[in-house]
Amino acid sequence: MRKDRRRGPAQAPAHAPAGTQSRTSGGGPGQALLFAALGDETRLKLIARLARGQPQSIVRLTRGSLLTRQAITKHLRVLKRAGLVRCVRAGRESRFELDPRPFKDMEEYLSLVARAWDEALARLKAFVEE
Amino acid sequence: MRKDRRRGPAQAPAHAPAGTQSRTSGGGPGQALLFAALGDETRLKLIARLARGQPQSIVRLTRGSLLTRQAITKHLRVLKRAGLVRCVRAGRESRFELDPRPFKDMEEYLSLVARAWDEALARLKAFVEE
DNA sequence: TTAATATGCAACCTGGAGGTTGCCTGTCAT
DNA sequence: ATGACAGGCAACCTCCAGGTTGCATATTAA
Repeated sequence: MRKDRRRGPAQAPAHAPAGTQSRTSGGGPGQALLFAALGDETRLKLIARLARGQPQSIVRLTRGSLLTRQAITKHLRVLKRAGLVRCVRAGRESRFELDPRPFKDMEEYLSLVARAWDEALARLKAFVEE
Repeated sequence: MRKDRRRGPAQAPAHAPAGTQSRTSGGGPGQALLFAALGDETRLKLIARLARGQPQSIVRLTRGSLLTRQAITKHLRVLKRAGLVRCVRAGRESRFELDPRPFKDMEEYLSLVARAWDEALARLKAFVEE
């Protein structure tokens, strides 16, 4: 019978009312992809490993991982599609290296959320006290 | 035939060699859960909405969302299990409010990764130049 | 007391994420 | 030229994240 569901004004905004979406840096839809890419243990370990500096080949990254080379490959692909990682072929092997920029974006995003919260809290407090 | 797979020293560390794991704040395994919780558009929107301050009830959060109340409920549950959100019952409705702490944790984690990268880069550069 | 509201719970469906295996193609070293 | 090594592709499998519907249960307002 579909009792629940939306009941607000017509639908969702759907046309982005200019300024509502608090997009960090053109991010918005992309942010979820970024966070999702980090939402996996294996991928986090890969990131940690790549953060140590030297660009690493796939087999290298596979070593000590319990998983198959192909599994690691897929994870790397996810990281690449999210832009967290770059890849350059060198002869027969393709080396992956980390791209620090999206990390700063995420940092900024998180900071914005936290700040919004703090401000809202302060606003509320002020409103109550006076 | 299983040609690939691990070949490194026995297995993965498996006993945490004390100091290798760069855990931000006891995080390590939990971090993935946190990021995963933010790795979904719907959840990000919920977070954005909750960051505006007032604790909101489920139906309230459902309004204007295209999705069903139960869907939203599940998302909220995910956010709660990740610790990004708290919930308190008030009469017949249960209000959700954001918990800023894990956000700062993630921020710190990201900052660590970025810093590690920068340092590694600097180290490499110094090594090359001199 | 009764109807409307706000949730909770459970069963069910579906697509895609995470893994694996097998096979094929470039590259490097002999 | 011929293996060994590093990767890419594709088919396939399993499981669970997202969603839905239906029904049951508190709480509130009349």
